[in-house]
Amino acid sequence: MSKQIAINILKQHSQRATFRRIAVLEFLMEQAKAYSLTEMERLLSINIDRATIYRILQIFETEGLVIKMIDLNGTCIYMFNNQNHNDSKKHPHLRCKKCDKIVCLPCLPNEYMDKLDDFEINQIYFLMEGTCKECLSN
Amino acid sequence: MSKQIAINILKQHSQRATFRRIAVLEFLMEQAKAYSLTEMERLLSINIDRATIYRILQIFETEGLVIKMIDLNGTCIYMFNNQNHNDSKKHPHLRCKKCDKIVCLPCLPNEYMDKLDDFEINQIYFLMEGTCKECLSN
DNA sequence: TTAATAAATGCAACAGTGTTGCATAATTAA
DNA sequence: TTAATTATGCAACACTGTTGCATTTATTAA
Repeated sequence: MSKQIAINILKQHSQRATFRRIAVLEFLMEQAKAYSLTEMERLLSINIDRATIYRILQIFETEGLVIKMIDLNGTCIYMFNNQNHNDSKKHPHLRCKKCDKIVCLPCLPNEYMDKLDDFEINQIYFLMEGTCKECLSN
Repeated sequence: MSKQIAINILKQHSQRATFRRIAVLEFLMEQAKAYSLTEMERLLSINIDRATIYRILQIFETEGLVIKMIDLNGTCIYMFNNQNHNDSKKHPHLRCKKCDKIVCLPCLPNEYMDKLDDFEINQIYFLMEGTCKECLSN
């Protein structure tokens, strides 16, 4: 049961397992998609305020539970950071504009890393948006 | 004289060379940096409204004179698209958070392009933010 | 050069997202 | 169960993007 998994994750991170935090975490764990505050407020089946989602996601981001990205409209979107997702090595993402699905791309080759050494990088952000195969065929 | 160059560019693109358009284009041509609407409103030495800059940049983007990106705050930033800048082949950019300087990175390797074929990409957006060598040494 | 036409601009207003303070509700610890 | 702590909802605000409309500016025709 994914609800119990969500509770355990919160406990492991020394965070209170409240009704709303469980709901948000469970929602994001369900699929490899990224959502904005507004989308979550609409899609979550519980009553929850935008400010609450905002603060919950801030905590989740600090704890490394979610990855925050910015879509091409400039809106913040959040994705669950599961074990398969290689967060330690930064990499680009593809996002389907229709179904919100996120696909990870390989890490960057060395010719990039050399250039990056010139910078003191504090944030790397790569996002491509398009339409995925499944959505194209529908 | 860069003002005359700006006028010529506007004429080549069949756009009216108004006082404000010349100023905006000249400003962006001066350096390889990217600015937001608000920054331009502040930094331009002329009186100009945010809405006007907004509409001017819309035209410039359509004409391929500027490249629009989104910084890590979700704010749109605009950079002059000069001849050296290989716009036909999409590539990532590095931006210095202190001096706003933009550095182009190489085009993406084939292993990326293969994955991209699965998507019908309508927008590619890569941006990294950090601090450049010069700013680090100051 | 001037008048008529077309387009650009400023102002004001609004929408959407991010963000915060504060009173209240929920959770935890004693 | 009660006291202390924390989470939440509500309201408000800041900032950016965006648009309508009246006015100014630039272009075209005479």
